[in-house]
Amino acid sequence: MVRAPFYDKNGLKKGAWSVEEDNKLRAYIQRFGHWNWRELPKFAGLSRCGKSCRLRWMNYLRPGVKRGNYTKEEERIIIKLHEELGNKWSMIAASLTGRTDNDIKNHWHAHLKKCSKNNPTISRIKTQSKEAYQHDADIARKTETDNYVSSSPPYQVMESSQLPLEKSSSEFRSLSFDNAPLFGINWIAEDNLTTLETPEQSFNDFWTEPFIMDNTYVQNNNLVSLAEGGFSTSQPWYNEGIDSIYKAMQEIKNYHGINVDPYLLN
DNA sequence: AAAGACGCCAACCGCCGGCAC
DNA sequence: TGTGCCGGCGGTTGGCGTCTT
Repeated sequence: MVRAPFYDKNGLKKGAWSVEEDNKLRAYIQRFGHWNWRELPKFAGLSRCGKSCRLRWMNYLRPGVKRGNYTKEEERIIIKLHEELGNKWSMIAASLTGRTDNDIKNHWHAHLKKCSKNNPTISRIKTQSKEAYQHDADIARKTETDNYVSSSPPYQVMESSQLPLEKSSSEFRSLSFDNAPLFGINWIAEDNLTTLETPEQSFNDFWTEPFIMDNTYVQNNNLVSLAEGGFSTSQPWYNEGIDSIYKAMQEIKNYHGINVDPYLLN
């Protein structure tokens, strides 16, 4: 289904992502946010380019991402918006909660494109879409003042269970590298980055348990390293921005009274 | 049962716009 | 104003799974 993993001439890994890589990326972004995609893989302990990390996060690991199982309503919206916008997949995705541009693009080429030419059902959907659009717009206007979600585009397909995720996502996005490791960040319980719970469980815990400092993150009274192997001063990227990490760890130590792994601070 | 064709989708690639300097 | 960096976008590809012959 996906490209076999391989390393390019720069030593960067390409192709399919392993579970271990997913866990490293997820764990890092959950803690520190994506402050700089280009630098992120170095600090997360990944041999990937920043673009690859960003794509993996946005299309697969990001909280609230839905994949497959398109509803008729979603397909109707995609068809309608494609009529209006063309191949503006990101704009179409913005109107469908939890759907990514890549996923919508794939779904269009795999299912809707050909169906829109031949399938009478889709044709019927098309003819209905004008009425439905008007109906949706009316509903959107009606509920616009009720809650923040209704400020989304009129095509929004709502799932109540996702609302907190969406809100949290925007909040989460605002985290910066400078403040994230310090105060008010969620610290997910993790005994081992490579043996995380399922993404769903992980994200549910993450987003529904705000502002919890979980001490299981601290093992043997020491902070575990970010990724397996942790930071090493021998690594060539160590000095690039490591001051920020050093300061952050010092803050953690001072504020929480945690002994930070000397391996990290030496 | 085997082989070729096709479908599907995760991931890559190149380009573009915004921004800082 | 020019240049470089970065994030984001859309087109394309690789390859596994399924279908067809």
